[in-house]
Amino acid sequence: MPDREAMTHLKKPPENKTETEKTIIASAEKLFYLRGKAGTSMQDIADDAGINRTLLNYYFRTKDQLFEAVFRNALSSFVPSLVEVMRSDQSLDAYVHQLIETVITAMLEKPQIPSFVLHELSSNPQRMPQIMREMGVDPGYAIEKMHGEGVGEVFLEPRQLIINLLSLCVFPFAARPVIVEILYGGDQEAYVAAMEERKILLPALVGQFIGMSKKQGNEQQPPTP
Amino acid sequence: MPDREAMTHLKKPPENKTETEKTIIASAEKLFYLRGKAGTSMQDIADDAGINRTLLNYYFRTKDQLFEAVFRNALSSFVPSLVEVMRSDQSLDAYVHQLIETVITAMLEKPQIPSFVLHELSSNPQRMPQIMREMGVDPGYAIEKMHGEGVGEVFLEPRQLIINLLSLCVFPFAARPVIVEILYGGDQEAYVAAMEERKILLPALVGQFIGMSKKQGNEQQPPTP
DNA sequence: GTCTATATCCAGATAGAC
DNA sequence: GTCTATCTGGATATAGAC
Repeated sequence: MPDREAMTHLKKPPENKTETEKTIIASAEKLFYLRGKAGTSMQDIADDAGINRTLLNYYFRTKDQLFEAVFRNALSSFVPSLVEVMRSDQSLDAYVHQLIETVITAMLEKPQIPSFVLHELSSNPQRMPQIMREMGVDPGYAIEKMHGEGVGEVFLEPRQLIINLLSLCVFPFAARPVIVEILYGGDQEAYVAAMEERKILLPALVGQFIGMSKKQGNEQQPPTP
Repeated sequence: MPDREAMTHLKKPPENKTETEKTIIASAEKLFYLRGKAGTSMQDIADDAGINRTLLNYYFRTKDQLFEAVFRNALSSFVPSLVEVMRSDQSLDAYVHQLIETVITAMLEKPQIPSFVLHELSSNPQRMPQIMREMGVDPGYAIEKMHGEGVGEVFLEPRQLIINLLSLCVFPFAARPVIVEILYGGDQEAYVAAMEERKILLPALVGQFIGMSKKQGNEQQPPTP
């Protein structure tokens, strides 16, 4: 039984994965995303991957460790790019624009991630702080950047602005099955097209309610009276 | 073994529930909301309710039926009021305003419902159409009402408008643990206050990006100067 | 209605042969 | 690395006594 404990770290040193290992991860992702950790058995995953169940234990020792690998992987598929956007010192307009683009693009590739992550974090909120620290998320920076941006005549508190941004970007994916069914009559393609459209739609909306970045001293562009 | 099959219907004829039954439902809700159906065992529920495990089977026969009761109950705690708002023939402004108020108020009472419902529906999307029909949800009506509302220079497609509305109202609750932790440093009260604030914040925002109801020709009502 | 006892099954995990 | 066989625990569910 080889020593695989070294893989528990976040940094993936070389890409040491065997084919079997990748097959397992792929099936595990698919099923965990869909039914959650508790709703998926090791047998389910093995069957889906077409391999023997004990191989999962051979490669990942326990279900917990396999899940952890998938979960971390899910987060790292979009958190790092988010962090990068947050750290860049562009104007608020550019920032918002790029954040929307980044998030929607990431979600379109793996649309099941939002509801998966939200569910697993809701059942396990105490894990959040540590994970965020590991991923290098620093909300303070984004909050500072947005401090006191105007919204029409009112002023939008920075955290409310962030909540709005994330809501508009992420929720349509978290609620994908509902939206596809109710609003698009089950037409997946129409749904995807609508999400694509939001990449250009949202910056316009958000731009409107942050009052077109007064702070940056751009040309005043009032929300069309 | 008494005949309890009659309770499987949606209409709750009289309130026939015994005390034990209500205790069970309360614990089941708490745990299902938190950890989902697959993540909760009958034993967990019995322990939380402080009663014998076999009583759950006596009252609800199977875990599936107990879950179904909780799930339907969760939906009916906010869907009917939503349907009512949707069916009323008020102006678009009033409609939006009331929808926001209704949804946020409902969510504040049971903040775990969004992530619970989203997760259970994501694992079981094929159940959606039937449920929606049973609940009397008719998206066509809302879409029609919003047809082609202007958004500044652009025009906002009705479904996009609905998506935005729901995103802004529901997502902050679906992502509650994340938001509480990251944006409010774990301070639950601050979070709740922020959600309350959104009841008056959102109508202003949304009002702005639907161009203040051109169609209804109401008196212009700027968002509190 | 509520309990004890029990039946059945499946999950996760490991040992050991190949 | 991959398989078979096996252990252990926990889960749902029911029978039957009180």
